Amino acid sequence: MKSTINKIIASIKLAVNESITRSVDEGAFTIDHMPSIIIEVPRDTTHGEFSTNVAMQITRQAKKSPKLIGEVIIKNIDTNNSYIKSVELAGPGFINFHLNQNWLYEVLEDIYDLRGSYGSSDIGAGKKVNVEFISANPTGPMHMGNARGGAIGDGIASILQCAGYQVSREFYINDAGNQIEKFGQSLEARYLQLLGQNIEFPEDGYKGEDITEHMKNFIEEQHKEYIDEESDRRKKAFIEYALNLNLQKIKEDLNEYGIKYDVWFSESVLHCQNQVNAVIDELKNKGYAYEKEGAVWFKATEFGCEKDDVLVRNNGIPTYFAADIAYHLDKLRTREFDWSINVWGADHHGHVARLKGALEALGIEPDRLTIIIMQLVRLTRKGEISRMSKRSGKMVTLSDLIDEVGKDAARFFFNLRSPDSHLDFDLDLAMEQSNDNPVFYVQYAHARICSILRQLDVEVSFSQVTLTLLKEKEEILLIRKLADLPQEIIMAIEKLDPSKITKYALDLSSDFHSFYNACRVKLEDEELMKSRIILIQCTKQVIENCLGILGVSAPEIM
RNA sequence: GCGCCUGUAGCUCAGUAGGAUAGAGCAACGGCCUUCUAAGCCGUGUGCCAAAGGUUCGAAUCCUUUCAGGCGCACCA
Repeated sequence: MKSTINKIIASIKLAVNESITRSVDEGAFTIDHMPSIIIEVPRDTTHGEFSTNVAMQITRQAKKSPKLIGEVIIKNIDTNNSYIKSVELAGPGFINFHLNQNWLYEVLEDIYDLRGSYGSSDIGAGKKVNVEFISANPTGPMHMGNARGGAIGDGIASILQCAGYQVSREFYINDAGNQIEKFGQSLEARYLQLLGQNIEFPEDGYKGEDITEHMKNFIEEQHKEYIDEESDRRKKAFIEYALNLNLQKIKEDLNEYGIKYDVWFSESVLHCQNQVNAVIDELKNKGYAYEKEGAVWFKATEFGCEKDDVLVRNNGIPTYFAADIAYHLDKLRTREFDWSINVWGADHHGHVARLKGALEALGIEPDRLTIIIMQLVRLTRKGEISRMSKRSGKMVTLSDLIDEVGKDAARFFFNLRSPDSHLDFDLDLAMEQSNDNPVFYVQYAHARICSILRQLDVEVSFSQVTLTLLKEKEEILLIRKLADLPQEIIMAIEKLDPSKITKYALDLSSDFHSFYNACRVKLEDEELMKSRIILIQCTKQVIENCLGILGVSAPEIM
């Protein structure tokens, strides 16, 4: 799966490394240690295809000027049997490499051979990774924050798969605890109100329409037989009824959204199987938990937190925190995932340190857990900020969004920016002018290619083309961009940021559209035409690979 | 008050683990369809990189302080 660009970068690195060694041996300069040689792509193409700043990096330890060091490195570099055409010293001490263009044509061969796996690598070495995302409360429909988390989480999972990780996508169902109790109270109040009783609605209950809707349907289906039932049993029945429906709806919506989970993990199972109590006991036994004022506390301060946290309330009910520790222990110890990645909204970031602390207390290396903190989505409508809260009732749901702008636009849009950036989602723009969405720009490139291929309808095999005919500026730029994908994916993994892929897809599409306007594929000259067919087939493949990662479809006709 | 995230063109954002002249999209203006999809292409300009110090060959990027916005700091999740 080693791609041409990676091979070239590695070979340049090696050549530079050997040259430095040789220079030191002949006494041109001295170094304490070999620096890590970084090969980068200069922004300005007149600076060559690749460059390195290594001469500047070692000025300090060598105590010679960057220019002098650079000259020696260039003198001693062995460029035989490589793609390197020439090497030059430029600017403050950059060493620039100009390559024979032949390597670009090999890139096309890579894509042609590797197809869907072009861009993949094996750096993940089969490590087991659990990616948990969305995990929306099943007390109501999913909101825009869940939508963003879904796009980011699924994207991260896909990138990791490309890099050879063994990925499991997981949804944690919070079907236990306080908010479920609130959910039950809210349902009960609406039920009784619907049946004419003058009941006060819980102050911090769920005020959404969906709660009333559930109870309306429930009354129609089950009549009014719960009116005289004891409250606890009644709430239990309501919760079971509504939770199932909500969960079903969540699954349907996510299916529409193009997200497939491997595991739906239920919080209540942790309680039933006594895992929550077990983890609390373990913390107690290890001396990291203590009792105070009738509650059980975790000594989070011993792990760098500002204060300790409650594991068991003084009413004997464990907190969400305790369950979360048990859950992550289940992932990392019981189920033996090498790495656990969670995507959380910024409103949960305060929870990160203490969870990692708890894992450390239990003897789990905290670095095995990575939390991606995603900044919140802010909705604007006609310039006004509309708050989104499940309890306030009025909100835009994921399924509204899919209905209005479509899954492709939504998923692309949410991965247009890095998780770190605050996202203003302009509803008017998204819902009224969805044609402005950049996703169409990429899809259109794909559809255009499909259209050309459909009309030409020529079978071309690699052996019958002369790729060196592809030498127009736009052709070279396009191939150069195609060559970048493997590096882009590695970058996306290092940052755990799928938006890198989105941006790459936009850049690639732009290079394709430029090519399209400058060069025709359908030509009298059959040789050139066949070469260009290969070029656009490769472009089509790479667009598909990118859109596949993002969970966006690649239509053949638009 | 403390912690995390953010501050780059009129707007929305990139800026590749410190590099060469700071980039895109939108918006504005001008061009390009008798030939493969004009949801496209080509061209025109815009910056006290929030502010001030510091680190070094070199800073939008790293450190310190200040300012502004978002989010946290529950026996809620």
